[in-house]
Amino acid sequence: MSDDTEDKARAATIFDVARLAGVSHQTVSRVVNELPNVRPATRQRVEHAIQQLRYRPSPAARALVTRRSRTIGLITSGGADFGPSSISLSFNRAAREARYAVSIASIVEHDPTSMRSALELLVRQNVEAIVLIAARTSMIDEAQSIEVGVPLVATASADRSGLHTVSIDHYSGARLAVRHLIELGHREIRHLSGPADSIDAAERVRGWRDELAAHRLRVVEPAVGDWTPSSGYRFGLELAADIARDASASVTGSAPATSPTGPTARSGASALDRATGVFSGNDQMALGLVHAITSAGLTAPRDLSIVGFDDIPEAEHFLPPLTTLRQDFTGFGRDLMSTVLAVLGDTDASDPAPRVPELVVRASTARPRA
Amino acid sequence: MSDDTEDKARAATIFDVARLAGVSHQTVSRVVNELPNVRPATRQRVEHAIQQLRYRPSPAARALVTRRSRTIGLITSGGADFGPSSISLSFNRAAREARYAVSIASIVEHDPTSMRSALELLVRQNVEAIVLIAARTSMIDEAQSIEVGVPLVATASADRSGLHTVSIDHYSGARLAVRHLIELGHREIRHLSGPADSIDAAERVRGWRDELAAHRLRVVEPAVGDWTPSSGYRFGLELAADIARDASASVTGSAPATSPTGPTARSGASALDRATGVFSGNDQMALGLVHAITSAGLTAPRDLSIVGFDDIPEAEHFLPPLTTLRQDFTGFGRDLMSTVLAVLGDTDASDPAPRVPELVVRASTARPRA
DNA sequence: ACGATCTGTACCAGATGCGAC
DNA sequence: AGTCGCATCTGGTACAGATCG
Repeated sequence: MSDDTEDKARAATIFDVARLAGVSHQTVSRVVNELPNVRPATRQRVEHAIQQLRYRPSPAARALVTRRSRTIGLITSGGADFGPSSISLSFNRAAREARYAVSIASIVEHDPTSMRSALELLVRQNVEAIVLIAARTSMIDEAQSIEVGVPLVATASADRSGLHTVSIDHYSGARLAVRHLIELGHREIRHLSGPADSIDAAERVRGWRDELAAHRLRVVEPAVGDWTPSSGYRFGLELAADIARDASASVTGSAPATSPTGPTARSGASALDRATGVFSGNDQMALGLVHAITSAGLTAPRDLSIVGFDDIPEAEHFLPPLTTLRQDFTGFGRDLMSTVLAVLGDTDASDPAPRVPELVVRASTARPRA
Repeated sequence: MSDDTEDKARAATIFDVARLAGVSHQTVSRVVNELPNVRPATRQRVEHAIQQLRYRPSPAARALVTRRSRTIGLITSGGADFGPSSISLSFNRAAREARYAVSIASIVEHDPTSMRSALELLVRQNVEAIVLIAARTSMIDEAQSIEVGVPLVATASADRSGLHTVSIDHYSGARLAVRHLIELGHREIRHLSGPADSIDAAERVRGWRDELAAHRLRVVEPAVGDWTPSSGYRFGLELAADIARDASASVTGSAPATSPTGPTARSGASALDRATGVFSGNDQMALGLVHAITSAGLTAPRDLSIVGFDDIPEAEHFLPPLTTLRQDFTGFGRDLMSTVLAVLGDTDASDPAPRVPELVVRASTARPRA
C-alpha cells in the first residue's frame, strides 16, 4: 500500500525501526542484541516494527564498530577430491549453525604465492580465524610465515607453536589396515603412500611401518604417489612386473643374482619376496593399482590383496569392491568448527579427540595363496 | 624499531596515513582509489606512508559507505561430488582474480528451509550476487520465491525471468554419447538418468531421446537414478536380470506371453529386445552398473556397452576404463564468474556459449555381439 | 536515593559533494 | 583548471547521563 512496506530504494535501518516503534535507535539495538533492561511491552513494539520493515542489521556497520566480522576464512588446497570437499561442506554447515559466515579461498597446491594471496584476501576481509584444509607441511610453513594476526587452525597431526590443529587418527587407521592384512596371513605388505610432504600421508606411512614392525615383518620403502589413480596405476605396473619376474624366476628355478636365497624362502625374507598385500594411501590410488595389475593379467584379491583409505562412495562398487578405511569426514568438519569456536573463546570445549577410521572389509582382500 | 612499525594494538587507519604524509585523509582516499587530481609528488608521499604503516583499507567501513561488499555468495547443493566441487573451486579462483571475495553456503538437497536459511545468511552479508551450483528446479523455485534483492546466477539450461543462467551443453553431450553407441552398431540403447528434478539430467534425457529419434530407434522410458553408484548398481541388477531372462527365453525358444514376436526380431522391436548399450547419466552410476552386471556374470563391453558422463578422474581407471563425456568444469567455473561480472556491470561481456562436452572413447564400449 | 529503563552523543573507518586556494 | 581540505554521511555499538517509579 504505502511506500513504507514496498520500499525497494533502501533497506530499513535501525533508525527507521526506532521511529516506527517510537523509541530511540539504541533501544532497538538492545532488543536486537537481546540485552536486558528492556520492558517486555517496548520489546514487543520494537519486534513488531522489525517484522514490518523486514529490518536486518547491516553486518558492515556492525563489523566496523565491533571489529568482529563473524566470518571465518577457509583455505582449501586439496582440489576436488572427495575428502577435502566433504570436510569443507561439513565445516561450512557447522559454521552456519554457529552463525558464522565462511569465506573461501581455494588455492593450487605447491604454489606459495597463491597461498600468500589467499591469506591476504582473507585478512583483508577481517576474518576472525583461518582454517587450512588438506594441509601440506610446505603450505603450513608458508601460512605461518606470513603473520596473519588471526588464529590459524589446520588439519594436521603435528602440533606446532601458534597453530591449532585437529586431525583424524590416520596413524591408527593405517595400523588397522595393515593388521587386517596380517590377520589374513599376509607377510609381505607394501605401501603406496601419498605425497611426501602431506602430513596425512606421513602419518599413514608411520602407522604402516609400526604395525609391520610390531609383527616383525619386513619393511620395504614405500612407493610415493600423489593421491591420483594414475599414480596408483604406475605403481601397479611396476608391482605387476616384479611379480611376473618373480613368478618366472621360481618356475625356471634360477633366482636372480642379487638374491642368493630362493624367492620362496619364508623367513629371513629376501629382497625379492613377492608382495601379496598392498596398503594404498587412498582409494583412488588403489583403483589405479587394481587397474594396472588387471591389465597385467593378475587379479585382486587372488594375486594381490589391496586395502585403500577414505571409503569414497565409489569404493563399494570398484571391481572388486574395495576393502578400505572409512573416515568420518562429516564429523571431522564439525570438529574443525568446534575447535575454531574454542579458539575464538566462544565455547570452552576442549580439543576433540582424533577420530579413528573404521575398517570396512569388502572383496579386495583375502588370504594369500599358499 | 619504533612502536609505529610493530604496532599490534590496532591496524593503521586512513587518518594515520594522512597524518604521516602530511595531508588530509581524503587525499589519501583519492590515492587509494586511484582518482585523478592528485599531484604526483603528494601521491608519492602518501604511497610511502601507506607502505610504512602497512595500511589496508577496512572492507567493513568501505562496504558501509559504498553499499558494495565485493563479495559473492555461492550456494552449492551438489554434495562432495567431483563436478560441483570442481566448479566451485574454479569459480572461486576466478572470483579472486576479479578481486571478489566469495562466501559459501552449502546446503543439503531437497531441503527448502535449508535453502532459505542459506539465502538469508548471504543477503545479510550484503553479497552482490548469488550463484547457485548444481541446481535442481525445486531449489531454483525456492530461491526465486524468496525475493533476495540481488541478482541470481544459476547453473541451469532453462531461462527464466529474473534469473541469469549459464550452462554446459548437456543436450549435445548426450547426443554425442548416443551417437557413439549407434555408430558402433547398437540399436537398443537405454538411459539411466539423474534425478527427475535435476535440470542437467533432464537435458541429458532430452539429448538421448532426440538422438534415438533421429535414427528412428526405439525409446524405452529411462530409469531414474540419483547420481550415486548404488543407484546404478540397482539398475544394473534389473538390467542383468532382463538380459538373462531374455537369453534363456531365446534358448528355450519360448517367448513370454507379453511378446508375440520373438526377441530376436530386428524391426518393430518387441518390448523384450535385449539392450546392448546404456547411456548413464554420470560416471558414478556407470560404475555401479558395471559392478552389477559383472556380479551377474556379464561383462562390459562384451555383453553391454556403457558410456558415462563427466569424466571424473577415476573413470580412466575403472574396469573397464570408461567411455564418457568430458566436461570442462574448470572452464565452466570461469564462465560462471564472467557472467556474474557481466550482470554486475563490471564488464560488458556477453553470455558465454555453453561448452560442449567432449567424447572420450575408452574400453567400456564396443560393437554389439552379432 | 536508587535500580530499571530509556535517550543523547561519541565513536568506528572510510567515501563523497562542495568550497577554497 | 588543477589540488586539496572541510563537513557530512553510511548503520550500527558503547558509554554516560536523564527520567521514572
